[in-house]
Amino acid sequence: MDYSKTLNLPRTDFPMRANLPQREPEILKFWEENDIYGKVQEANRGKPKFILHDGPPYANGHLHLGHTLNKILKDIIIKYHSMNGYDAPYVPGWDTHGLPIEQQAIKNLGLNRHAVDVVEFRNRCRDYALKYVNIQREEFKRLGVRGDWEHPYLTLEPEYEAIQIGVFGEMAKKGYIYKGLKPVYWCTDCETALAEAEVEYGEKRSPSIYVKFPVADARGLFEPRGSSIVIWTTTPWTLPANVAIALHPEFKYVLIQAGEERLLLAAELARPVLELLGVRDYRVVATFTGSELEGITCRNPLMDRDSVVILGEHVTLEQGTGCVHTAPGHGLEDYEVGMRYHLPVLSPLDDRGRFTEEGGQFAGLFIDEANKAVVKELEAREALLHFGFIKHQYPHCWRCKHPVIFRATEQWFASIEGFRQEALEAIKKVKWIPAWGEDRIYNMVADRSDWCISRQRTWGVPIPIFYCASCGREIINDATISHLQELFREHGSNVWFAREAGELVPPGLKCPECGSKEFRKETDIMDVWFDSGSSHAAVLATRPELAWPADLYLEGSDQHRGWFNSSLSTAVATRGRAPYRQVLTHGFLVDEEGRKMSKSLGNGIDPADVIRQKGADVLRLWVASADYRRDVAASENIMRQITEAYRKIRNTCRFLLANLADFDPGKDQVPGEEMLELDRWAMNRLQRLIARVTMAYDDYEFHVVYHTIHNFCAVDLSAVYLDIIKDRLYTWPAASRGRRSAQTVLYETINVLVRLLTPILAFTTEEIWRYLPGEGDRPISVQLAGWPQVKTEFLDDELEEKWKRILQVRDVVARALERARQEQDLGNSLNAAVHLYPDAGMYQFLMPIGDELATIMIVSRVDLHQPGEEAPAGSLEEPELPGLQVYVTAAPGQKCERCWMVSETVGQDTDHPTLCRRCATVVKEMDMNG
RNA sequence: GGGCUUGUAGCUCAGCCGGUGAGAGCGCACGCCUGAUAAGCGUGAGGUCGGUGGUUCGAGUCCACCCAGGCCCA
Repeated sequence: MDYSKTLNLPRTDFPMRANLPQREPEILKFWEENDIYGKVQEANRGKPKFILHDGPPYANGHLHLGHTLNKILKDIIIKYHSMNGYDAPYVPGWDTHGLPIEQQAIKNLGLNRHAVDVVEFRNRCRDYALKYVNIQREEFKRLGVRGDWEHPYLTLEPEYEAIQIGVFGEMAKKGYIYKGLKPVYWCTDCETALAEAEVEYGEKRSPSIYVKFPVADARGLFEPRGSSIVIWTTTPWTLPANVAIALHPEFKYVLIQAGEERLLLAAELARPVLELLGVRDYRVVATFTGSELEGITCRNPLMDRDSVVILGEHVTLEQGTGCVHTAPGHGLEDYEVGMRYHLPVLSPLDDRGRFTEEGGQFAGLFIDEANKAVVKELEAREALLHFGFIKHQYPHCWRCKHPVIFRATEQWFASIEGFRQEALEAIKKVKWIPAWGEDRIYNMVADRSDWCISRQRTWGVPIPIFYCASCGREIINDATISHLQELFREHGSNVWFAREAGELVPPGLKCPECGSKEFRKETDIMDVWFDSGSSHAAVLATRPELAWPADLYLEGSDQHRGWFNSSLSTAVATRGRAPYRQVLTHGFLVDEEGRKMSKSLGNGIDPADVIRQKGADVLRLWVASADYRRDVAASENIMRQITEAYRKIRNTCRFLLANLADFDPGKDQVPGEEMLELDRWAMNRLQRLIARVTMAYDDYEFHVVYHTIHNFCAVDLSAVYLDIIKDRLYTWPAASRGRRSAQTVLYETINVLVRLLTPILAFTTEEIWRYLPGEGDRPISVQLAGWPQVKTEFLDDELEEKWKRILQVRDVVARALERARQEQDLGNSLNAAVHLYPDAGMYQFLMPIGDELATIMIVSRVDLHQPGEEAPAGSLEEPELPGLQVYVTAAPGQKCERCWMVSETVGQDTDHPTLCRRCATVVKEMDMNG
């Protein structure tokens, strides 16, 4: 007879092979067709809100692994909260304006943007952005990210733009918006401002001159007459705009006596410079630190103007004299340092790079001409110490390839100074995770200069300011803003470009200065950081399902400078507080060596490849497995390891399902007090799992979730509990109390696991959900299931301790069995009898366990000897568990054909001569029951 | 160069306020099983806790410096 037919073997259709690349799209379709996002929102209506506000990715290109990390983390948080008591809507967004899209549109059009109609060009930009919104939307969905994908927020939407200019208007009203001068890259050939991304560095031959700035007032440190500070520059034409000389506060500077005159320059550079200048006889007459020299004034050798000595950390000793010619109108660093000293920003050039009247004697000259004229004039005034040429890297226009210049232009600024203290206070009220994020953004806000928000560009939200056509007065007020908001809502910001100023101003507008009714409009657009920085107002404050402020922002740590910062600025300026309660940051992607992912290193991982080969759930498990607060490593190897872990979890779940094939939870569940002790131990472990995992989710520590669950599956379940109860599940009568007791645990366990895993393994848990035993009164999706609660009645410290010790004994036995296998060809542990030689204490501990010991050790027999009995030679004793010696022999008797245990009772039953007594009884019962 | 930050076994992570010989899981090696089977079980080998110096009776855990990374600036 084939007794295996009398066993209750595992049975399930739940596939062992996940085949995620095929299965996931089907599940995706199920979610969409059944509007699971909508159903979850519906189900959670009225619960406390948990608002995670999505930082908008830039709508350009396909997703990379960084997007994947970010969006999956958000999805895990959203799904956890929506299962555990919150209404957690998720409205994804996109950043859709800005230069990169503009550049792509130009490229696609193959056109000069100045040659196309502005509105037409902007439409092309919009089309391009929307194309990538759609592409990325599908890619995000494929990751299993749940959200309101049909109604995302886009920074190009009319409603968004209308609110954004409202934010701008609000800030203007408070006096935070002002117009100032700032140097920008400028191409004199194209007559346009260039963004940083539009300049290319290439070699250029430039004049190299050393120039004396005669000291006017040495603040008593030395005799000014006959003394000069020596500067070096490669752009002579910027000297007319010089207003300062920058020294490094900590460098040593020397005053050199050379003949009649004295020259001041950095000590370390004195020798090479003087050699170059051909000065042979000299001596150092005084030494100063840079900071001692602050405030000394020189004369600009070309213009009737002082040049003051200032300090700057940007000064280096790599080239020049350590005394840096500073023209805030012609250099970014000069500008920054100039701001600190409130220096004037001079830039006496027109759009074509020709000196204006402000340029005095150089008026009318182009830059190259001015270079020569300046050198000549310096020579004439005996201020030129040396003249030569050098080749160096210099920025060039990406389109026309001409060298570009820095030119101060009129720009719009948001005054950070105006609300800096408020912003700093607001930062302190936010919970930053990790905590160091607070220092990071605090220092940035404390140090940052005013925010230049204007761009000389086309694809963006216009700066909504009018100018009086006759007196030039700037006009922005509640009336103009609300009128424009209406127009923007109706037509989008294109209206600004499509219409003349007169058609954009509110009816009856008059210049408050001169009463004129003729206007011009501003042509600059806003920095895209102002777009996304307004999202709290445009999205959180407008959508009924959301709330202001958000509970959480979650982005990479680069956004301390970016979105967290711009959002903070607009929110503090308009509402006096941060738009978020908590800010969580993740690190960046690196390879196994910790190096950043880059094309040149060739160490990148494409999420599309992982999805195609292994499935999105593997990607999701990878995200969960990493401590994302630091940099996150990804590699083929790591993905392979994650796949292994996935398989372990999947197979464990499969085994649970397979042993519940005949279990009806409505009828077969066994109450806790009637369970076997081992089963109560398993329930106890399960409750601890719930507690630990839930706490980890609350703390956003998903790697703890991952490790805890994986360990639970691998150790508590697979290696211990499930292995031990197989005999009971397979060989005991199907409906026996003992078997039902175990099945109750399995049922509880799979129900807990599937829920605990849902935020992470979105697809797999949905699949498991369909295989769960019981009637179909379940929600259609596991995402609608509630979070498992700890059943405190199963928490049992005593049991926990007791079994910890039992399992230690089990470990020692396993080692003894292993040794026996090696030495005696033992084979299956069921062939063994284990002899335990305990001391008195251990005997007291083990004795009550009785026959269960053999079950626990998965051997056919355990003989517990009396304390004091001497263990045979060769017994195993482990130092970690004193008081116990273990000896292994072959189990006496015959192998039962049914349960494979070796027993002396095999053969006693005449009807079933190949069975042990226990199995014979079971089989007879089955016969009786038909 | 500046602000912030990371560095524990091949991989992912634990190691609380400094205190017996540094842990887990996976992977790997070897073995068992063939009634979770493209599964399951067991045993074992792997770490100068980035480096150096210091504080301390005692440091992976505190301090200094250095090295190698990362983000943001310059």
